Formats: sequence, structure tokens, C-alpha cells
Amino acid sequence: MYSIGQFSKMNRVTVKRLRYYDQVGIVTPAYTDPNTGYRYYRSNQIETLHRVLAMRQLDFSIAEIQEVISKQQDWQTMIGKKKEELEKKSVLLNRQLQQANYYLLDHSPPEIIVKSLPKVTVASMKLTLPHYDDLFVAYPAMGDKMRETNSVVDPIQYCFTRFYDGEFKETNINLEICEAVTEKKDNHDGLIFKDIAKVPFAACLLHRGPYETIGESHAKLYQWLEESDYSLAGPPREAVIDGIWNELEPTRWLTEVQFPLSHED
Amino acid sequence: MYSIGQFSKMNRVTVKRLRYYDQVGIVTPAYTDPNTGYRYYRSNQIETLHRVLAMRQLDFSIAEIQEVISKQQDWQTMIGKKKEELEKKSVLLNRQLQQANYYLLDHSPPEIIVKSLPKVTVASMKLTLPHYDDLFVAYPAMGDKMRETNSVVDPIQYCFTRFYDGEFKETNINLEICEAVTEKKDNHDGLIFKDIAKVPFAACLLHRGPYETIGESHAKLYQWLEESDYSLAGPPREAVIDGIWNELEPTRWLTEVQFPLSHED
DNA sequence: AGTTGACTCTCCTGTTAAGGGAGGGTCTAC
DNA sequence: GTAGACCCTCCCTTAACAGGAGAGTCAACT
Repeated sequence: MYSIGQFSKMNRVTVKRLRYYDQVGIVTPAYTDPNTGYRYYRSNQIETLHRVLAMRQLDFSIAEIQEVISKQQDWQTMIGKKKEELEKKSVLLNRQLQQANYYLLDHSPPEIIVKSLPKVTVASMKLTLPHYDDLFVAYPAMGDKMRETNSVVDPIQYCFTRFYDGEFKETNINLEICEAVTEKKDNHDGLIFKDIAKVPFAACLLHRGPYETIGESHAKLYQWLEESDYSLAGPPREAVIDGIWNELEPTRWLTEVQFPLSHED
Repeated sequence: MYSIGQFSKMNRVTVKRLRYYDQVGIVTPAYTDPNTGYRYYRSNQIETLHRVLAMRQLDFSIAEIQEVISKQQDWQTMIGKKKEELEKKSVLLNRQLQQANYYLLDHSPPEIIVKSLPKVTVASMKLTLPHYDDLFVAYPAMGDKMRETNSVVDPIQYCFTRFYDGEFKETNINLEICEAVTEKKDNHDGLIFKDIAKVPFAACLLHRGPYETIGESHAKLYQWLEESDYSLAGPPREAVIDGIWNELEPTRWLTEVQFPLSHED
């Protein structure tokens, strides 16, 4: 019989940990003095402890270990599941590493996030514009048409533009203006109502200032794409947060550039 | 100005999280009503939040984000450190995956752990024994010699045998018996006192029962070695926990087989 | 038999980054 | 004036222990 201190040294496990394992019923001492509460261990406990430690090293939680010990769960099933879990973790970790590498290269502060974009119902118009600035004409025109259909703009989901050219262009731009609405109406004079599906992953970058320099933000996202194991899975979007309607000063405009993603498996 | 609910939906971040970020001072609302406590956000907060989320995706803790925000720490330094952290994690994760693969192959319950072996002062004797069972003669003989030197055996650190043959052999075995002592004495009649350095990593497997089958435990460890990215870094040891001196019944003997490791970099 | 020092006990708190829920106040539209 | 949605603070919970307080116990030595 070993005292907890001896047992702790023998097995290179802290006393705190042994007491905790006793408390959760995973490694129970051979004998506990009912008067003093002193714990005494025997060599059988070494074997139990050894198993517990082996499972902890494989990242099993205490609860999972209890399941295995009480034989509620088959070991082969458990280890199979655990392997899948570990592989998922590994994928995430590798993405983080890729991002870290990107920031080491790029020297910019952290700014690109991956998030999901919700499903949204929009009124849309596809256009080919000779120049980016023609958007300032197209937007109000579209607003007029929407008023004619009595559409109600959803105040939370802002409006965005989707770019259908393979890469960022500054002239003869193929794009689609989308304005989130609360309800679908009948199509009217080029205005098309539709649902845009949820995008589970999108790389997003904020752009503060006028549109002249927004090409840089697109370029950054393309560069980021190359460092990552993602690939582009749909037309890039520009979502307007602060624009001409609420902010006259172009240097305070705020736009989010969004690249829908899929990962190569 | 957006209410917390609007801001939450816009950014796909829970209200709870926004309140928490306010509390820790990482994303503070543009205005908080002093009477009602209601939080109101503006688009500047989107940029701040965006940065915080980007850093969280890179596994930065809130405390680290605070350091970067308050500019106590340079971003380039931080991202460099973070990359190293992530790489360490990755190494650990890959080891866990390798172990999981081993257990999927081997179908045995979890039993091999990697742990450190402490530095220990021993009385030792190198021997070549014709057969494993000759240990039962060698041990008492060594005990006699130790008594002649007045050595005090350390009761916690058990005694162990190191095997110097390249692989496990059953005849003409080159081995060294080591018995932990509290103090070095002068060498005496083949008895050599020395320190054995700490082993930072060792794969350990318990063996319950007589020595006849201990070869299987060695074999398992060799197989495990092949699945892992470790390699053998010293003579294998057998540490006796329960042996003939305190347990007459050989089926209840308990031995730990230990393989010192180093990892190939 | 008493004392000293090492050992052990339980109980409480802290760690991370929020999530869940209770109980109560506030906003906005009708 | 009121309903329903929205928001507030406060407290509890999570995982696997670590740290420390304050008190009891053990073993060895006088």
C-alpha cells in the first residue's frame, strides 16, 4: 500500500490529479481510511491509472474514459470516432497555420475573417457597366423600380453587388446589384426577385474609403486565397455598409468585400 | 446607430458575445445609454469587431488581443509567436493521430503512455546472462554486495534492468541491473554507482504476469515505435513494481517496460 | 510521551470564452 | 394604454485540474 504522495511520485502524476480522479471515480484508491480520509493505493491502481493516462494522451475526456471503463461504449468504436475528431482538429489547425503564414508574408494587421453569409431574399438586376462610377446612376434607378413594386427593403441585410467577371475589372464590368427585401414580388422591368442561398464559408475584408482603391482589397483576398486551401466558389460580393445615402464624405464609406469559398478535399 | 440585436445580426455574432466583448473592453459600443444601459453601435465598431474576429480565428486569446489593441505588443512579433504555438500544437496533434492509428490497427485497449523518467542515482552491475531466469540468482547476489557497501535503497524508485542487445533476446542477454539508492558509494566488487540522466520521453507499457511472456510487450512497443515519429534513444528498461520479494505468485507480478525515445526532427 | 516536520485532508477560488436562464425594465407600433 | 419584441444585469455552468488556506495525521526522534 502506497500513500498518495508515494503513488504520485511512482507514477509521475500530481497529487491533485490523483484526488481528482478519485473524486470522479476513475481511479479509486484500494483503501480509504474512513476516519482520516487518507487514500492508500496498491499496484492494481497503477494499471488503471496507466490506462487513464493513455486515453488522456489520446485526448479522451474524463466522461469518455468513464464510458469506456463502464463498458457502455466499445473501445474500437470510441477510437474510431476519436480519430475522426482529431482529423477535424487537424484540418482547422492547418487553416490557422496557413493564415498565420499569410500574415507573416503580408505584414498587414489582422483583417480577413471567414464567416458564413445567410440566405437572403433579394431584388436583383444584372448589368454591364462601362465604369465603376456608373453604379451611382444604376443604384437610384433600381431604387425607383423597387418603389414601383412596393418592395420593402430589409433594414438589417444591406445591399450588395456581385461581380461576374473572372477577375477584378475596372471597365465593362459584369455585375448584379442585389437589395435585400422582406418579400418576393413579381419581376418588373428588369428587376428580378430571387433567393440567394446561404454561403457556409466566405472570406471577408472591410474596405474603408472611396471605391477607387477597392481593387486593392480584391487583390488581397486573391492573394490570401492562394495561401489557403480554399478556392473561390461563386462571384465575389461587395456589401455596402456606409455609402452615399448616409455619408457624404467618400473617405468614410465602408464596404465589405466577400469571397464565397469551398475547400478542396 | 444600431441596437445590439441589429448589430448582432449584421455581423453574425451573438448578443452574448457582444456584451462579453464590451465587458472586457475589446469592442465597446459607440454609445451606452446611462439610464437604461442599452448599447448602441456604429459602423466603426464593425471594423474593430472584424479585427477581433480575425484574431480569434487565428487562436489569439482575448488577453492577447487586448495587448495588440493597446499596442503593448507589436503585431509582427505576436503573429510570429502564434505561428510557433500553432506548430507545436500541430506536432502534438499528429502524434495523437499516429497513436490513434496504432490502436485501430492493433485492436488492443489503450495501454501505452509516453512519460518522462526522472534522473536517478543507482547501484548498477553489467552482466551477460545465459538465460532470463538467471536474474533470480543475480538479484540476490547484487543485494548482498549492496549491503556490504551500506547502500540505502530508495523506496519510491523501483529497481530496473536495462537491455543492451539491439533487440529482445532470450539467451546470452547483455543487461545491466540498476537499483535506485539514496546516495552514491564507492564502487565495490563489480558494483558501480552512477547517475542515470532524466529521460524526457519514454513509451511505457505495463506487463502483468511472469517473465515468460514479457517478449510480447517488447514486441508491442517495437511495433508502436514504427507507427510513431519517435525513435529509440537508449536501452529499453524493465522496471519491477511487484516481483518475487513481495508476491510469491508469478501471475500477479507487475513490470513496466520502458523505451526511451527521441523524436526525429 | 512529547515534539517536530513532513504529509494529507477538505473546502474554496481561479482558469477560458462565452452560453443559459431568471427576473425585471424598455422600446415601438398599434 | 398595452402587447410583444427587445434589452438589461446577475448568477450559474462548462473541463480538468492548480493554488492556497486552515486544520488534522503520521512517523521518527528525542
